[in-house]
Amino acid sequence: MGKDLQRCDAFCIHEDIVSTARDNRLQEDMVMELSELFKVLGDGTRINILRALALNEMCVCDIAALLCMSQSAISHQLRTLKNARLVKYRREGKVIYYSLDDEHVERMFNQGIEHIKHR
Amino acid sequence: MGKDLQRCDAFCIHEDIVSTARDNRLQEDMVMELSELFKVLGDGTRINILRALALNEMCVCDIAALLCMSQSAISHQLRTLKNARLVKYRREGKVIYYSLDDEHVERMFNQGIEHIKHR
DNA sequence: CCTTTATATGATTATCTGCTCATATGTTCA
DNA sequence: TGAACATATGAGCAGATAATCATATAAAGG
Repeated sequence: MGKDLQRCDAFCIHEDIVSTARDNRLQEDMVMELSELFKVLGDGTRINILRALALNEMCVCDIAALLCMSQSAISHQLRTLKNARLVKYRREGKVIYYSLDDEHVERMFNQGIEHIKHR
Repeated sequence: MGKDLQRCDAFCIHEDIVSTARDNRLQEDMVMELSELFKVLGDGTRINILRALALNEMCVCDIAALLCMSQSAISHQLRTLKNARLVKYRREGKVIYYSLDDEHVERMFNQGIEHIKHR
């Protein structure tokens, strides 16, 4: 209770299972935020960026050079990562250095790699 | 060495940083698989399904009833989850029961939730 | 067999995403 | 100030994605 998750009249076989599942659903906004987070991680370019930043802070043009991509493309992706609070930055003159903003990213990567190897 | 990651002639500022980042890049197919995995997790419907299956195995129409969605939509999503080896199934007569196929999913969820709360 | 029930699948469509291109912003230095 | 440089941003487009709808498969029971 407390969560105002709507019921619906669809047919189901196991009332009890559905009922306990309903009582244990994540709050909708948490589901939203989780899916947003994983969506951000679900892109090869952003994975490469995060992996690189896990080693060293880097400026935009270095990342572009590393990944053989345009400055603009990298900048757009960094904004996405910044909005998801996965990276932070500091300015030093003309150059802006990006780095990881979170200790959980690497753990999620490792879990992901474990999952892949497990198959 | 060993990895045939192409170089490119783009300008960069810090040769050494780029060089070490290049030496430590994930293999391309690992990046692909990782991004595929996170992409699958990056959808609210699939998150809800996985969360529900973390409690009990469930049949398709129960999941549809729980999430107030069409049987077809759930079935499509379950195929996606199955292809990513995140769920498995067993048949019992006409009914097909789905369950989690992996112990890493819940850990990734927890890391994700930690990240969100951390902000 | 034929019907019913549970699930899967293919085609379609509206929305979202990630890049490119052009341009804007902001900093340094002459 | 103005040129050069590093980065950010907006518009636009091609490809991906998640739902719907109609239909197919597959098991159970009469």
